[in-house]
Amino acid sequence: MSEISKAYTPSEVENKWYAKWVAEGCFEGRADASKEAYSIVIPPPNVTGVLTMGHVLNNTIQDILIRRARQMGKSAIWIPGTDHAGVATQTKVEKVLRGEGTSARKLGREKFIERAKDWRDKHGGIIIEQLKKLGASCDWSRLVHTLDDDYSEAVLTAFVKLYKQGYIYRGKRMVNWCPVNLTALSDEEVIMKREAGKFYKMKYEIAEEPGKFLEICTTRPETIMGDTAVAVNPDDERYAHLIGKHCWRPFPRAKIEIIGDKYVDMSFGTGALKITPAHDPADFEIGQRHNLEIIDIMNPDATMNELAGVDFKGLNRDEARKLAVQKLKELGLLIEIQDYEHNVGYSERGDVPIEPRLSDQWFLKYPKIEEAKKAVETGLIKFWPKRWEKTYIHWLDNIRDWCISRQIWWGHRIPVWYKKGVEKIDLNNPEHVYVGVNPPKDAENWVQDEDSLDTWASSWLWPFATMGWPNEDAMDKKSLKYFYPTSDLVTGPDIIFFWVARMIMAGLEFMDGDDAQKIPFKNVYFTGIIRDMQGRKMSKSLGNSPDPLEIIAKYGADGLRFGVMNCAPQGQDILFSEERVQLGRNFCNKLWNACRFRQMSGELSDNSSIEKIASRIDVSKLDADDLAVITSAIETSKAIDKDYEEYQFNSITQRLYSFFWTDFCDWYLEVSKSRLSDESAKQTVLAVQDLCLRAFLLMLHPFMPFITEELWHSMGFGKDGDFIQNQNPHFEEELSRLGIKADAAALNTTQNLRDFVSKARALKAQYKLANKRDAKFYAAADAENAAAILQNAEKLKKLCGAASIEIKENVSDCPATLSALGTIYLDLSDSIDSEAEKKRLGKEKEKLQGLINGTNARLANQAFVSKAPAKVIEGAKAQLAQYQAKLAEIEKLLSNL
RNA sequence: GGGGGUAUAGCUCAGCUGGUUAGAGCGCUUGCAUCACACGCAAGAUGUCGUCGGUUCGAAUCCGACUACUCCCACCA
Repeated sequence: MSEISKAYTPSEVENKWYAKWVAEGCFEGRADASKEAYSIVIPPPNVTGVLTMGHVLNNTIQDILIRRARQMGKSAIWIPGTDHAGVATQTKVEKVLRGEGTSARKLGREKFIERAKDWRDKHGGIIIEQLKKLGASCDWSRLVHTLDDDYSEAVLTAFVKLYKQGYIYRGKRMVNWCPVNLTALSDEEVIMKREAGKFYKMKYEIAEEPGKFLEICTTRPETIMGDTAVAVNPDDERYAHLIGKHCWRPFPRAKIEIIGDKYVDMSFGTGALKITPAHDPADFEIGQRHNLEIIDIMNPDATMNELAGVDFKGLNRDEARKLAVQKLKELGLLIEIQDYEHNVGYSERGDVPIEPRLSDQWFLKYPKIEEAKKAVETGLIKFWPKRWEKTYIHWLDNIRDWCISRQIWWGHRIPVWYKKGVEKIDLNNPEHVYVGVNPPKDAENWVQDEDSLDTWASSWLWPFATMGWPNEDAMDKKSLKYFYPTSDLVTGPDIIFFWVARMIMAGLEFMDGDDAQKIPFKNVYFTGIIRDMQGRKMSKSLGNSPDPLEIIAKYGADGLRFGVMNCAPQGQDILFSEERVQLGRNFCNKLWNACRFRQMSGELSDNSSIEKIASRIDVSKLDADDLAVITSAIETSKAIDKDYEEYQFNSITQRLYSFFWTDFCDWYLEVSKSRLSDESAKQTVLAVQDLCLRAFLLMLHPFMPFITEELWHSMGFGKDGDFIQNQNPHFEEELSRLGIKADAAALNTTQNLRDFVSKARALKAQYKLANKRDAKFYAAADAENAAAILQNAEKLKKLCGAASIEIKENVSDCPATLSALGTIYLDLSDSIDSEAEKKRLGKEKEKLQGLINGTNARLANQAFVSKAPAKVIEGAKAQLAQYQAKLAEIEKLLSNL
């Protein structure tokens, strides 16, 4: 056992224990049939990312759950890993290459991937080290990366299986195209932004009726060059006669048909819609219905191509829009421009408006949609908070095929090969197409598809691909049967579609057994989003995103963890500031000093078990305060059990805080001070302190793993070579067996003593005597209360700063106050300020009178008396009697003045 | 357009299934270097519980409407 320094310095302690935990294999999960399995897979962070406050919240919760599971005797594993973050990483590496005056294209695919791997290996893995700083107790021996060979095998296997079953197909479709990253995106990767734009009203001349015009509205005049029709609603009396006729597209000047289509909303705009099948999803569909020509006027980077005409060629979308408007003006075709707010889809990564684009892509028709809905609806998978179920179901109800191909190189290359030399590839002809996890045997005769898979099309397999799937040996070695399905998933609701829903479908599709065995997890805890104190999302550009590592350096990981958890109610966004962490840091310090105080109060004896500690207790020496603090610890333990079941983490921190700070330190340790000088009680008191500290360290451990481990050992609770993480946090049963039980009466007595002390101190403060250590008090109390006062006289005197507390009736000329143990009088040698005293007591009297009136009114209310439960009525009556007694006392005091 | 969420002390939030005087942390006021802790101790001040209705003997709590902020989903050009 070591000397404890005055202020807690986290960094040494944290580094020391983390290294030890890892060295001793504390975090390694092993299949153990005699134990209940508990498993979590980490939401894999971007391999080249750095730790954000979001990660801190997320991973602290996971660490709390996994540590608690270990304490509860489960065989627990937390599987860590990272994902390759296709588009994000590709973009970063390309930027580096540009700096070197080269490009991905110039390097070619092979060399580019080499460079990307180098870059990943150099900059990757930082976040893993940062998670360790936070205390994350992942099984690092099982670190997984989505581009690992065996993980890649899982990804390709899934692709092949789905392809063979017809879930995956290739097709030319309208997709979301990112003109910056030059790749297709899924619908989920498009962020809709409200944007102030313009609504342009223009007119096209009707070819068959020269001089007559059709008015059309658009937000995108730069697509005029791709128009191949104008549509009106066939029921629209204004325009029905025009259907089948033509109008003049102004540039490049051409005759285009006026068609009728029910899609057109007669009440919107002018009721006439220009149709650009190549650049708008709705227009594309209309085009399909009417066999319209498709004119793609843009290059992949969304600049105009030659089909847009010589004036436009090479212009970007903004420039093209300006030019188009100018041309309309010159031609006298522009009627007006209105301000218009509308939604524009942005590329998540590129942060530019996406361009609807027709291209050949791979799509996945989701498997097991109905089963995925059912799993959540029937409670096989539980969402916390429950309300996210609605969002989940709604998405599944409206699900559309997933565009899984990306035109980038960093990722899993699509495992499809096309026969060389075939002029027109028929996707249904096995002579033309090969799909397999491994390349075809005569690879030289085939050419592999250039695209790679969406990163989410690899991470949706995470819960089982991290456990060896699809390789039987690996699955055995990694104990998939034992650890799958995982127990809890902790993630942000922002990836409920990207990840959570898809994992559920993947589990149901690829795993064996009944649905309860196939689902990837049993509970999903959705965290809130961490924001700054103004409620803004944390972002690099705002500079409002604190660096968790700096915070850890300043306050310690335990402080950060506690601070974050303390302000993270279930499912609510979190407004974070450093002050939160100060609370946690201060709490560490308080705990540290309480243990220090314990060590200074007396030699530590054998603390190695509850039984050993309890054996030092002389039951006859236990007083109300001892029993009360033990009772409070037991109640706290029971309450947090329930909180864990409901994932109420902030409630747990609040209970722990209030038990330790208020009940244990502010009261029990203070009370102990006077009893420690009583040799006959000393050993008992110290043993009770040890019991409480032991229980508290155990309860706190999942939230503050480092300091609790340190103190667990320095207080002698643990032996060398064992760890607090394996100690059961429950102590009430064993205590009960040893004859120490929760005691409600003791709790009540202590409440009264606390009230007495607080009131006595207030009385002193009123007379500016807060520092007087030898005040004289009198107490007027009934027999029972008088006995309590006398019994606890020593500690009351110490805590009140009193030389004496005498039981005395009918005291006059003394300022007085009411307490739970009767009236307290402060003996003033100086004459008292009777005016001030009258005023003070008068105020109190008024308050009491108000309460009495209120209670009287209630009791006089026939409806109340006849309808309220008897218990409530009795309570009100007892309350009234108390108020009245107090009032009488006050009146007596007033008349004595 | 559809669906969530939030509104309680100066600030950030607890307050679950309705029942004594609505709580915590920070901040504020006053006092304190008392031998665990000033990252501390003690005593205090501060609330039309968003607005309006309803249910009830009784509402911060349940129901409805409204207002404000906020998030998600949705191809009206």
